[in-house]
Amino acid sequence: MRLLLIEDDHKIAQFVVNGLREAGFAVDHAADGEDGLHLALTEPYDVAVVDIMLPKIDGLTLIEKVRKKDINTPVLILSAKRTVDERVEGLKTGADDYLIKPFAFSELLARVQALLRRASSVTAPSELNVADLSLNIQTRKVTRAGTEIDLQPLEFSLLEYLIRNAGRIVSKTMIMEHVWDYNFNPQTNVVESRICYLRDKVDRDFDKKLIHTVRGVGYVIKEN
Amino acid sequence: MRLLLIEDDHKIAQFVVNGLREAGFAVDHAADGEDGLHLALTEPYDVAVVDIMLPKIDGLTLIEKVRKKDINTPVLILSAKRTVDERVEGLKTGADDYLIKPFAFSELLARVQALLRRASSVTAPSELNVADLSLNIQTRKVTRAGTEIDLQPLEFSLLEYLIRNAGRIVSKTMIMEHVWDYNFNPQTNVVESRICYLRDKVDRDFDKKLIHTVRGVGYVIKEN
DNA sequence: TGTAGTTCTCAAGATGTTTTCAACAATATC
DNA sequence: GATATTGTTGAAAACATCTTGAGAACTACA
Repeated sequence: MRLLLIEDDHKIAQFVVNGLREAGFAVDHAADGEDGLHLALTEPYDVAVVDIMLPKIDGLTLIEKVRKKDINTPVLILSAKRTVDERVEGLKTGADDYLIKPFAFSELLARVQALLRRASSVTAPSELNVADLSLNIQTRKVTRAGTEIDLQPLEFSLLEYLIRNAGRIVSKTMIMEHVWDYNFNPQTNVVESRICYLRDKVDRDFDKKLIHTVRGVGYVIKEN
Repeated sequence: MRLLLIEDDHKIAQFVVNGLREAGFAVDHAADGEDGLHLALTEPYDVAVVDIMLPKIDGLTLIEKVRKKDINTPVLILSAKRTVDERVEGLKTGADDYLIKPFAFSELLARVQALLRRASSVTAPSELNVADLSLNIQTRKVTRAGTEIDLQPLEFSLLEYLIRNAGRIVSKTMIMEHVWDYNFNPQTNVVESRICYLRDKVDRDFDKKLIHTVRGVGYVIKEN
């Protein structure tokens, strides 16, 4: 499997290249957008991992240019920013998944493998479902029992994380890490608070509640 | 699963303790090398997470001392430095894995779980049984003769401890120590009280009682 | 750079759940 | 039957989570 990594931070690049090689990938590495674009256009890759903040050509522009040439290599975006908008922007531009720094290498590997699996099967499922609730990653539309639900960006991320782990309990620490991108624990109740707003929109008007609290641990989304 | 964290940075410690507890570990925390060493030598842990830079006794020395006493608890080292030397040094000294700060919590969790998996060559069963009573550690579901039983957190811990020692008599002091994490004897009847509630849910509606009192000593769970 | 509008965080009180406590009852043992 | 130990229970305390308004931070647009 050939993989292209475009990342300017030397340390991160080395760490990722090493890990991916150990995992059996043939990895090419470019340290700026220009080199990266060149490689992406001339070499055939099975998957690409692209940082957004890059010298010369930024990641999003790069992806746009690649897609314009009808190259559909799955792209995983790396981003240092906590803004949810950037993720959205990335997906709109043609990326297939995103990961926020700092990330666990195991997470990166898992996502890369997921992209490959997805690419090999014909259709990319951009819709996630639990019961009558459905969430479309591309269009960012969320519906429950057919009616559209309007979510804030953070609420969308939170719901997405819950649904990706539907049936599994996700701890508040994990939520913090994945949705807020914090790697420390703020002494505040942001998670509870946002869960509350999310429930308002997702569960309030429905008999069957989907978001369940697991005391002392976190939350689950599931049908019953 | 009992885990020992030795880390002096208060924020990191709190964050890690929190996350690990949510993930189901019984976590003890020491803020310096002296306390940490004492705990490591006197309590039985399934895994330890040790910072290298520590007040009083540094992490590497600590690990060395622990290994000299023939304690083979798997150890994951935390370090702020990126030097390869330190890593090598750590692994030579007897550590089993290495993680550099800042780290993502999920990475820490993944590594701790990997160490545990590696250590217990036989995979730990997530379901414990006594007669027709079964307890699933992962999902925290308890059933008796097929019907689900809803337990409070403490009741769950208590039952888990009893079942792990099924057939053996466990004293009230032992229960206090393992379920309540007290290492002194409070002049109250918390144990009796909670056993009572537990019996209510586990034994009341069934002919065959599983929880038996051993006068003057403690309790056993067994089939007859 | 300013402004309006939106979204997010924070904190404090309300609500709900779990645990402890303690008084009394029941039971085993000698 | 006396005594010590354990069982039972309601009430209080401790704790976790929910809810919400106020204000901070951010965004878009001029």
